[in-house]
Amino acid sequence: MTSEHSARPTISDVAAEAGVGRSTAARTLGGYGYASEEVRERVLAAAERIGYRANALARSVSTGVSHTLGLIVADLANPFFGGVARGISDASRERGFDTLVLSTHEDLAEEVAATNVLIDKRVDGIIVASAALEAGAAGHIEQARSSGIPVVLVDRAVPGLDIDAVVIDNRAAARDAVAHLVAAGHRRIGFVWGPPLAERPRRRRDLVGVGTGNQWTDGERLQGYLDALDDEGLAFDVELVMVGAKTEENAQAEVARMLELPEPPTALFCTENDAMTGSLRALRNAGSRVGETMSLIGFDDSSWAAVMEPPLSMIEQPTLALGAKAAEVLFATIDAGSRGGAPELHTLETRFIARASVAPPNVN
Amino acid sequence: MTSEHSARPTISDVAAEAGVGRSTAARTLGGYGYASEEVRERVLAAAERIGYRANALARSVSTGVSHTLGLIVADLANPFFGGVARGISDASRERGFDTLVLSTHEDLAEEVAATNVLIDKRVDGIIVASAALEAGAAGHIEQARSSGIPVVLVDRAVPGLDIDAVVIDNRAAARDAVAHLVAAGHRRIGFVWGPPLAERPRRRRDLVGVGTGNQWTDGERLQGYLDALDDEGLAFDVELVMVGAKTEENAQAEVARMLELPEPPTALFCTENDAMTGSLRALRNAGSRVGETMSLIGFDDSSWAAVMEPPLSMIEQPTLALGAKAAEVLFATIDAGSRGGAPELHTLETRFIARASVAPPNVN
DNA sequence: CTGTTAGCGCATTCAA
DNA sequence: TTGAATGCGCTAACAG
Repeated sequence: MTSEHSARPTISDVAAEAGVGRSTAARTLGGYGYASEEVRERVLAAAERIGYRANALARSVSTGVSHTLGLIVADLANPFFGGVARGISDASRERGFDTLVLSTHEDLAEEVAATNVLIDKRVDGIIVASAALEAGAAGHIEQARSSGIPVVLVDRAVPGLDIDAVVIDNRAAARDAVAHLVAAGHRRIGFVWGPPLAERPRRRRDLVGVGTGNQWTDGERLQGYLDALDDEGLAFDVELVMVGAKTEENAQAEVARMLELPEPPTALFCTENDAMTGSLRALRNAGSRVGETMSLIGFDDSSWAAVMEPPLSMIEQPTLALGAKAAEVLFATIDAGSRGGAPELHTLETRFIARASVAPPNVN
Repeated sequence: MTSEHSARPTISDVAAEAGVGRSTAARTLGGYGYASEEVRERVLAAAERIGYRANALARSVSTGVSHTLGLIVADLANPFFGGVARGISDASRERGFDTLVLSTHEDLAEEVAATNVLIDKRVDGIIVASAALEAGAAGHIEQARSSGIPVVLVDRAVPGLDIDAVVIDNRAAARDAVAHLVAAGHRRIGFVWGPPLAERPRRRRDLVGVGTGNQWTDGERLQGYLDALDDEGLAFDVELVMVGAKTEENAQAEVARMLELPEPPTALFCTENDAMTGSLRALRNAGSRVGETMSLIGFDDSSWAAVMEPPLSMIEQPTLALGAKAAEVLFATIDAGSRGGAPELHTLETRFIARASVAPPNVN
């Protein structure tokens, strides 16, 4: 463990090179404490000369601050999380913070492990889109906080967990979207994708609680769908709700099934992009024409949605803004010294983008 | 700076709690050196009891290993980089490494800053999709290496820089795609998007060198386009190459322009998704029908491309694999002790997905 | 097997 | 203003 030839120069090296004491060098290099102008210049020159770069790790051990944030999401390859990550990254970089990003593949055990990694690496704050459905499953989050690490939830608030969260109102967004369909004259509206239902519910009552009481985005969107039916006095039909695996294939299969119903839906509300593409495949196979025999609304606008024929009506989520806001809230907590009043739920606005995929039901 | 009440327990605390010396506790907790079974259990129990978690930062200062990788990309919100990041993240997590991700917005100055941050935080390796066009502009990368940090390039190899790189063969992929169009009978093929050309080239010679000698993806794709024309003995027409800003709007404008030509293109090769959506907008406005009056091939397959009407032929990039491979190469270098033979260029396969957007030119 | 003693690189107090 | 001395939490030779 002797210093190797390619060893990076330390403060001691700079001090020697400049002919001053370690602490003096440390002070000017660290930007704290006093130092005469002359000495300062000498030290800076020496540092430059030997290519000195402060060891941020050693500094962190000493100060207790790492200038690093932790981000835990299900999947970085998902454009939604990519946007959130970018928003966080941009906002934190302005404050000289960097971000350690961990993917959990929607697995709670991996999320717990990720949290421990971040605690071990002494990040100054954590932003997490948790897979925990209830406070009881969020012990790792409580643990991080009790370790003194501020935490902010993003995208998904965990019910019962008193922590700041930055989300969108999935329920309201879904309700509005479905209301749009109803306003266009639709009475039978299919719900594609949603909280994983192992088997087909027998009646509406079976759905109560699925999305209630938690902010799990799927559940919220289902509740919004139900809200809209209630608002408009429409009957709920279990046959119009997708069940089973959340895959594009199953979405396609479920929509195909709905199209075979005695009274098929005249419109579909898709809660994710894969639900939308699966639906489109089923519609194409069945010869159903979007915007004519079938109206469509999807979630998460994409540049592709606008160039579809016809263009698809979509709900746009402010991904960058979600990340930026989460970072802002986190920094506020950090600045406040690990405590800043009662936890708040910050709700960002979604935007409904009306395009030609919604039309009056085709009665032929 | 006295230890606060919520101070996290250290090895000393565990040692005290277990009634053993610090080093003994350290050895069992750190998983190195000897310790009797009895003592080991006592220490582990004590650690568990007081909620001890090792300070990874302190450990890193001591060992010189941070178990952290650095990733530098232009934009995490770009699904391509999101996929690469996910691939790296998954591969490195298996080895107990985490990833610090920095976005540079395609700005070289930001990239230099990002590199310095990673050097300062003592990452064990860096993977970068550099914005540097030549070795001369990659001093920061050389600096990282001379600091003893292994570096692997991903997506873009920097010409003249002797460093391992993991890329796809953009030139060959583009050539193949254009060859497909030629095989279908097309003679006038538009090139949408590409290396930023300030003004319209007057003749083909003006394009020589634009993509040659560097692996800048745009340039490579343009060269592949030219290769295909040569292979097939087709004439090059400057009017069929897009110029100006790389935005969806400009792509739309440029395609609109091409459609007004005396001899408009019968097919378009789009090098990015925004180029494709811009093209589609222009085609729709002009009443041109994809797969009939206009054939199309794009880059970066998406689930959307398959559900377009007609489905679009696309070149698929193995984003996850690019990341995984880059991590693999990086770890090999790390394991080899910062040196492992001559730098290699690892080229991953792209896949051409033939769909209905390519058809024989419509002669009407 | 165990504890003592040094470091790692930087921050910070305090006397000079 | 400066430098010596100590500490942060951990690793790691080294004796016992």
